[in-house]
Amino acid sequence: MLNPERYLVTSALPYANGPLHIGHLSGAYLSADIFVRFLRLMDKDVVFVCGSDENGAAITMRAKKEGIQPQEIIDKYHNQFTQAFDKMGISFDVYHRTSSELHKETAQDFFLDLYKKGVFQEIDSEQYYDEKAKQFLADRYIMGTCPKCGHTEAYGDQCEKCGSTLSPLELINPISTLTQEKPILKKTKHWYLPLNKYENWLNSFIVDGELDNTYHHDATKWKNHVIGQCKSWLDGGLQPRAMTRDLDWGVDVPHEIKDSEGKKLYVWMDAPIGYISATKYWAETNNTDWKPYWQDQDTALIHFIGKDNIVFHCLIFPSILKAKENYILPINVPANQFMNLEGNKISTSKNWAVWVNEYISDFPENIDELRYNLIKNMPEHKDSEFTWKNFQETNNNELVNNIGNFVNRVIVLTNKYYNGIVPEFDQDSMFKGVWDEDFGGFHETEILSLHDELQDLNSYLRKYEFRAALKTLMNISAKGNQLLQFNEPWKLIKEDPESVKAIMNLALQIVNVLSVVLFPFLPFTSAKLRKILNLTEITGKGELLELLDELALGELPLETGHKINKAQHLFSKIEDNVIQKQIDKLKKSHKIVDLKITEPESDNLMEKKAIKDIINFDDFAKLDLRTGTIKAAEKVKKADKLLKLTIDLGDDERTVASGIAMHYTPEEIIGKQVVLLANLEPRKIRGIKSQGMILMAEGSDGKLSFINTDMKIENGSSIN
RNA sequence: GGCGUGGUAGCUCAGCUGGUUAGAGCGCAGGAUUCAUAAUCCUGAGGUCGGCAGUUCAAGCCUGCCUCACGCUACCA
Repeated sequence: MLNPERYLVTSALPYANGPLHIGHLSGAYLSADIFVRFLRLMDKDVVFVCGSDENGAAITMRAKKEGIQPQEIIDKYHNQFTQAFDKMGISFDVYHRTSSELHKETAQDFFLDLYKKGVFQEIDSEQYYDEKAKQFLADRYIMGTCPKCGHTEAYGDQCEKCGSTLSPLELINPISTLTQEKPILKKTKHWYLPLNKYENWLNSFIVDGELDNTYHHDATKWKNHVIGQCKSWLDGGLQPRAMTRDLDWGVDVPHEIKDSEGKKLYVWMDAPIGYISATKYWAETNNTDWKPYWQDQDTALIHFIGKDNIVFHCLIFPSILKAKENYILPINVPANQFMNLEGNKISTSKNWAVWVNEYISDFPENIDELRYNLIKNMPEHKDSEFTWKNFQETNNNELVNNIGNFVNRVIVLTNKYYNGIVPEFDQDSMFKGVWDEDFGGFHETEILSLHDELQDLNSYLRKYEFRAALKTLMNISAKGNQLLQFNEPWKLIKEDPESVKAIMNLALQIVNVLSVVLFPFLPFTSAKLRKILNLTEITGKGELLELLDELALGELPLETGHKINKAQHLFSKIEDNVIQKQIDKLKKSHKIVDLKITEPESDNLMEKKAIKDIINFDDFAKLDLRTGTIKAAEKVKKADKLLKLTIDLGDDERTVASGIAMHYTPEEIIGKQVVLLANLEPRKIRGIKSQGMILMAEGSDGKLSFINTDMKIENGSSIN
C-alpha cells in the first residue's frame, strides 16, 4: 500500500489503575502523535484513536484497597489521563473509554459473532471457587505461596516478588482474598481462541508481510525486535487462549450464550476492540461512517505500542480480526522499547518515575521541552535513558542556543533593518551559501536545498524514525545559524545592503519553514513562532504539503512585504537548582518506598499468612528434624536460583538442592549451622539428588533467613 | 539453560543488500566573531566497531564459540 486513502492510528490504551509516567509517553503516545500530526500536515485523512482501559480485576482490587467503588477509580484515572494527554499536546481525535455502553455493545457483538461462527473452543476446566462469596475467583483474587520463589503473597497470575507468571493452580495454600477462605476447585466453562490454527497464517503475515499469499505490507520495514519477538512465539508454537474469565468488573459475555452467567470478556477480547469502539464513537460525533477505517483495504492501520504489547498486537489481535473477517490488519506496529530513568528501570511500585501530571504542574510552560528530550531519546530500537541532567543540557544547548537563538537573531535583525517587513531582494544577489558552498549562494538555489532537506525529514517520518527526523529539523536551524555567521549581515549592511536583503529574506524563509515543521514535534513552540511571524497558527490541514509545493516551484511561502511582530524568546534556560530539585525529589520519594519494603507490601490484602490446619502429634512426630552444618555450597549450573549444598549431619552427610541462590552466595553460607528436614522423600532436581530440605524463615519482604540454634550444638542433634 | 533484542568515540546514538583513510549530536581543547538568551561559526583531539576464531580479494556488517545488558521462558521440596 504505497499511497493509502486513509490512515487509522492507535496508541495503546493506558490502564486506568495508576498515573502516567514519561515512559508511557515515550513509548506509545509521543511517537503516534508526531506521526499523526505529520500526516495531517501532508493533508492525509487520518483518525487517531485511544482511550482508557477500564476493565479487569486489578481495578476492583485497587478500589477495595482504597475503600471506594471501581467506578470512582476509573473516573479518577480517566480524567487524569484526559488532562495529561491534553496538556502534553497529544492530539487524539477521540479519547474513549472501555466502560462505555458503546464499547460493551461493540465487544459483545464481536464475541457473539465469533461464537456463532464456531470460532471458539469451549473448554471446561477446574477453577477456584469461593463458596462463601459464591463466585469463581479471578486470578488476582487468589493469593498463596509462590511455587517458584516461595514468596507467601503471590497472586494467582503472577508473583510480584520473583516476577514469574503463574496459574492459580500452581499456588501453594491458596486463599481467597474476598473472604480469606480456602477456595475449592469447581468446574467452569470458558471460550478459547485456537491460536494454533492461525499459526501458519500468522507466520506469513509477520515474516513475509503476506495475507493468503497476497502482498500486504513490507515486512523488512518492521522493527527487528518486533519481528524477533513474534517469531520467538511462533517458533515455540501457539496455544489456545481463553477469551473469557470469571471476573466481576468488565464486559459481560453475551447473555445469549449458554453458561455465560458471571463471565466477562478477557482483556484480549476487550481492550483492542476499544480501538474499534473509539472509532465508532468518533464517527458518531462527527457524523461520518466508521467502517471504511476498519474495513476498507485502502486504509493503513498502524498500532503504536510499547514492547510489552507486541505479542498482543501482532499475533492475538490480528487473529481475532482474521476470525471476525472483513477487518483490515496493521501495516506496521512500530513498538518502542523501554525508557529507563537515572540508571534504573522506571517502576510504579518503587515510585521511581517522572509522573506526567507532576511534570505538568512543575513545568507548566515547558511542555515542548519535555517532548523534545523524550523524542531525542526515544527508545526506538533499544532501551534508552532519561536523566534530568540530559534534559537540562538538551534544553539549554539545543533548544535555547540553536533553534531559539537562530529565530531570535533573525527576528531582531529584521525588525532592526526593515522595521519588521520581509524585504524584497534581487534574485541575482550572491552570498555565501550554506548547503552548497562550492557554488556560492543564490536565494533560489538555497531554497531548493531547503526543499531537499524537508524531503529528508519527510522520509524519516514515513519510516517512523522520529529521532532522525528531529535531527533533520535541528539541522535546518543550524544551517540558518551558519547563513548568518558566514555572511555577517551586521557587517555587510554597511557595504552591500542589497545582498543583506537576500540573506535576510532567506533566513526568514527558513524561520517560516521551521514554524511548520516544528508542529509535529513541538506544537506549542510552533504556535508561538507563528504568532511572532504574525501568521495563522498551524492546525494540520496540509500546510507542509503546500509548503513543499511552493518551495519546489521557487515561490516564497513567506511573502515579501509581510510585517512580522517583535522578537520574543521561544525557550529559556533551565538553571541547575531547578534540575537539582527534581533529582532530589525523585531520590526522596524513592527512599520512602525503600523503607516500606520491610513492611508488608501495601498492595497485599492478606497481611499475614493464615495458620494452617491443625495436625495431631503423630503427624508432627513423623518429621525428623536435625541440626547440620553447611560444609560445601556451589551454584548449580543452568539454574539461577539453585544452590547445591553439602550438609554435615555428624555421622551422615547429605546433598541438598535449595532455591536460595538469589539470597545467599555460596561463600557466605559455608560453615553455617542449619536445621534440616532429614526424612523428606529424596527428589531429583536439575540432575541433583536432593536429600532433605533446609528450613528457612521468610520475612514479609520475601527475604529468607536460616533457622538456627541458640548456641552451637553438635551436628545431627534431633529437634523436637 | 533456551529464545529474542542490543553491546560502535567521555555521553546519547547513525551506519542501506560486506567494498576505498568508520560517522553525527552533545561534551572537551584551540581559534574567529558580536546581530543574538556569554548565544554563534571554524578547526582539532578522541574509537584494535564487546572478545576470540573462521568464511572472503575485502567484515562493524556473514558464520561459530564466548562475554555483558535488557525482555520472555525454564529450573527453584
